Formats: sequence, structure tokens, C-alpha cells
Amino acid sequence: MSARGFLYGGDSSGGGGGSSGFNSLFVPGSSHSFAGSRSMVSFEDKRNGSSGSFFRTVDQEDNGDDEYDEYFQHPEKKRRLKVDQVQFLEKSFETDNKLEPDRKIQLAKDLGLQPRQIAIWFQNRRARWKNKQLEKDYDVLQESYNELKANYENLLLEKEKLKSQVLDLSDKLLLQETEKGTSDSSSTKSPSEALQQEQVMDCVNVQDVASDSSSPKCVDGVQSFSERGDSSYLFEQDQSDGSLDEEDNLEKMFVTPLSGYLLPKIENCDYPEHYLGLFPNHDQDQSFGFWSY
DNA sequence: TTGTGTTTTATTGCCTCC
DNA sequence: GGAGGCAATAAAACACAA
Repeated sequence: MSARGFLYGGDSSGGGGGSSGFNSLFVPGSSHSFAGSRSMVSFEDKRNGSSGSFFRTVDQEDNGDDEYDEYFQHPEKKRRLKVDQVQFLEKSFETDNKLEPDRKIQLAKDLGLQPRQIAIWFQNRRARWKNKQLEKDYDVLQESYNELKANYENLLLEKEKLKSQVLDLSDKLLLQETEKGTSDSSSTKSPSEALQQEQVMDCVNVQDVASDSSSPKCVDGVQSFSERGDSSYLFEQDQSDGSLDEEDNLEKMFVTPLSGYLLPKIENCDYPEHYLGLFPNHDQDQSFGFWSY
């Protein structure tokens, strides 16, 4: 048995103590609320409701002698605090949830309770408050998770949309390349060719993608031009030229909408090979395997 | 009325601080 | 080493549906 467990004026081991200890401490007419008390509510209050205690007991108000007799026969019973007492303690708890010794003594006097009971009440109240806080934290986290999940699902939808858009554009470019191979070598574009190229360039909107901070980044060792800071990566096939400096190169490039690759704008509609050749594993099943969010 | 789940009061053991 | 806090737990009191 701990020293603290002994504070109720009786034997606290296993709810023991019995009425003998209580009776020996009971002082009829005493002005001290704590004299002889070992249960939740001072027994002195039951004997003399007008004593120094701020509150009377529930039983005293409600039932009178029957309950009083029961108390003497079963003084070990646990008693709940009165509503007024709880409200008083709640207000005190709102002021400060820690209990200094002086405040504990004062509250005990005001409420006609044992200082130990005040300490226990604050301890249990802090535990309840902590649980409430945990519940609130959980709700906040849950809400945050739901928001992230919704964002993620929206990004997946956007990804699929962009994916189909790129495939559609690739088809158009391949078709364009095929038509070019079968037509004469004239440098003049047919109206349909010009329209197709215009559509491609409209869809590949450099500003939209480059300024979108939420755009996915390419991974798996594939770096964009801006990450690499080295234009040679994208011009390896044209290095024989050697006449272009970087400023000239930048003016002739565009950023791919999906991965942020910086690719050369190629005149005469011949960039299907260049465009597609810069995507790793370009086929319909794997061409987007380097995406990550 | 009774069985059951929840809340409240209280104890115990361990830990930290002074 | 004592005082006090906390987590885990017991047990009484309470709420409520069947």
C-alpha cells in the first residue's frame, strides 16, 4: 500500500477500512469537513449539513435517514460528486489544469472534500482532456488525409487525360510523317499539315506546364533540361552542327507538357522521331512509367 | 427488471523532478 | 528519498435498450 493510498483516513487496501476506522474518526458537530471522511462525500456533512462544507451531499438532499443509515453500514461505497461540486471543479480546471498545493487545499475546504480527492479529480480530468485532444487530433488528421486522397485522385484523372492527349498527338504526328514520306519533297505544307502542326503546338502549351509547380517530376534518372543545366543532352544528335550556342537553342525549344522535358522545335514537321525518341521505352504500355507524384 | 455498455471515482505501480 | 504526475486498471454508479 502506498502512502498516497492511505490518505482517506482508513485502510485503502482493496477497498477495505470498514466502519470501525470511520467511526473512530467521526466527530459529531465538528466544523471540519474532512474529519472521519473516507468516501467521496464527507460523512460529517451527512450528520450535520450546516457545517463548514460549501456543499451538501446528494443523499442528504434527496433521501435523508435511509441513505444515512446505509452509509454507516456500507461506508466503503464509492460516492459521486454533486453536480455543483463538479461544476466548481470544472471552472477551476478551466482556469488551470494543474493543481498547486495551495489551490488543492482551498478547493478541498470549499467543497468539503479530501485534498486527495481534489488531486484525483484533477488527475482524471486531465486524462479525459488528453483523450479529447487525441480525438480532435485524429479528426484533423483524418480530414487532412481525405483532402490529400481527393487531390491524389484528381491528379490521377489528370494524368490519364494528359496521357490520352499525348497518345492522340503522337498518332497525329506519325500520320503526318507517313503522309510526308509518300508525298513529293516539296517544302510547302498542305493546309491539313499546317493545321495539324498548329494543333500540336497548341496542345503543347509551354507556359501552362512550366509554371505549374504541382506538375509531376520525371524520375528514374531521366532529367529535364532545366534540371541538368546542360543543353547537350538534347542535342546529341545535332552536335555535328556545332554552330548553335545555348541562347539560340533555347529559342528553338519547347517544354513537353507531361515531363517538363525541354525539346527542340523542329521545322518541316519532322519531329516525331526526335520527340518520341527522347521518351524512354516509348510504347503505349510503358511510356509513362517514369511518372511519379 | 435486467443485462450491458459507459462514465466516474479511486488505487497501484512506475517514472521524473527537486 | 519524498512528492506528484501519468498510464493502466478496478470497481461503483449510472444510462439505457430489450
